[in-house]
Amino acid sequence: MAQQSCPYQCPVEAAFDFIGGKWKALIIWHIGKSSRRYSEIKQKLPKISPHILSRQLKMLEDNGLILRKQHEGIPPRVEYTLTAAGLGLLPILDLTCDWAIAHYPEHIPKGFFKQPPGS
Amino acid sequence: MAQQSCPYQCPVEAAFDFIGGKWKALIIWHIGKSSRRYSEIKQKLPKISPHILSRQLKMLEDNGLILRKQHEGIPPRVEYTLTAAGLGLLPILDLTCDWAIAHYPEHIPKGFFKQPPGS
DNA sequence: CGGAATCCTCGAGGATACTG
DNA sequence: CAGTATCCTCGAGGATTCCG
Repeated sequence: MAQQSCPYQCPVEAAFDFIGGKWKALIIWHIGKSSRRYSEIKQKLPKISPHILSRQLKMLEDNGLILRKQHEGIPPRVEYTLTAAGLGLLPILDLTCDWAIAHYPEHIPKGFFKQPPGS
Repeated sequence: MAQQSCPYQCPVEAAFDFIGGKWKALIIWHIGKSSRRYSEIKQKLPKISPHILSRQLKMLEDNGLILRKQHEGIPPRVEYTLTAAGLGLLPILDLTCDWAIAHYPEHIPKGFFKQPPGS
């Protein structure tokens, strides 16, 4: 058998390896409980480049956080939804959102209103 | 007045800027509700280099997540504790830990037992 | 003991152009 | 529409040495 490849000392370390980085948590958050197309996610994250979004989605898929469903036809149509693991993250991201609002109000964009996760 | 420098579209983005990266969440987690010396944290994180630990602690202090208390004397003695913001993160990290254990049991080190946060 | 100073690696993230 | 293909930047993280 190959190595278990468990370089983590602590579950928190593993978790941040899966959802850390600049975009992954945001993508999970924006998919929420719904189904999102590539271009919908792109619109919500205007600053991400297509290449990076594509790569992040691939990583999330490989790590079992999202599902990619491709509908054949012209034009192409791809839908992303969260897996059970991804859905399990939503309450945590929700709390994280509350935490940031509570402790760093000056870093919250003006006029930001929190929508229930998975709107 | 200088720019507000609020480059975040969403509180989750801000939060991950503060606690993202390879070490910050782990450091918060290991300080917990107690007071930890530099060398205690270093022992819990054997793979971090002194320089990096120092820099991460500085960032956490600058972002208002931890407090640094220096006791003068020889030998030097520095204690780190969490601020209110840092403490507010503990329940979230606790849930994150549970989440990883639930969904990625194969990435959890054998024999890992979760201690109540802030042990 | 708890760092600081210096230098370096490496890969996440990005810009741009192109395509089935 | 939903990506690939190339090439590039830049800074987090690291190794090593030195210090009050």
